[in-house]
Amino acid sequence: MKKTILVFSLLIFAILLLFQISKYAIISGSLKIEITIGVIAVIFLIIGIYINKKSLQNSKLPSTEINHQKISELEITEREYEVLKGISEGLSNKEIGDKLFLSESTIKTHVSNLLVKLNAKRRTQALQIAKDFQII
Amino acid sequence: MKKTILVFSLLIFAILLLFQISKYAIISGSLKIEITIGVIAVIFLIIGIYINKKSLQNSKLPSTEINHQKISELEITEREYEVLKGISEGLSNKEIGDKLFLSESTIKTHVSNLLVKLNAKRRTQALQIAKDFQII
DNA sequence: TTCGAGCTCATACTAAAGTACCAAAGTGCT
DNA sequence: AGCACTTTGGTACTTTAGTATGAGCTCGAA
Repeated sequence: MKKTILVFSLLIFAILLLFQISKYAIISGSLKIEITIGVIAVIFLIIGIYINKKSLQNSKLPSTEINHQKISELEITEREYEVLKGISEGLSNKEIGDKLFLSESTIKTHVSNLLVKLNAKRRTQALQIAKDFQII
Repeated sequence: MKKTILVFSLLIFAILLLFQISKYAIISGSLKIEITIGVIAVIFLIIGIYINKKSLQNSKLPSTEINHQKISELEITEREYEVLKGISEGLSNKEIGDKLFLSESTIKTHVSNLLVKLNAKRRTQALQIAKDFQII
């Protein structure tokens, strides 16, 4: 907060200085009005963009992209990934099996392999880790 | 894209018009230089903020805010919410108990109540629902 | 064709998770 | 004090999750 006040104080000072310089430069005829206005316009355009960027920086977006490279890095196969998505939807093994037309046994196998690859003890932990890796 | 070109064309036209008006107004002495520059500055500050906001709007952030109102709406108590956070961290009931200095039985009670309140059958489904409600 | 990887499924088991009760203690309100 | 609600914890039970192991199948690379 102290920093913000300091920055704004300096900004206002700089603007006032700019006004005075441009005013006397125009009166003495050494500077065209068009150029002065153009410079002012560009400066404030940049200030506007800067202020807005700063204010939006706090609510930083967590990059919703899926990290496909990480998936192959972890050697997670196609089927395993399907199962992982099922888990993230809150489905039981049985339900995932029904969805993918597989037996519950097969899902259990895939889940077990997933847990090893994600270094997790439970499916909920697998979800948390997968989110960290931006896999889901 | 066509819209962008149109908007920028109109913008440039408006700016040129502004320059001419201000130029002749100053020469005819009916307008002070300070005021002109001030107006230009404010206009471009707003334009800068506007441009930046538009450019960041595409990568819209999914509002990472927690919906506290929804939590009380669902009548989720303080303790239950603590347990929910534990679940979202991928912890087992035992681990949540250790963390909150409670017995596993107590955690089970809280989890059961949570599942009813969130209308979920499993803890993973509870997570998915809680995420939908922006509770976690 | 032999090999490895991936996918499928099964059995048998252990470990968690979840349900349905009950009950005591604390808290806040009237 | 009495009431409603939360929090805590227990027992007994069912269901789901997860492990270990084995086995058959397909497909592409060596």
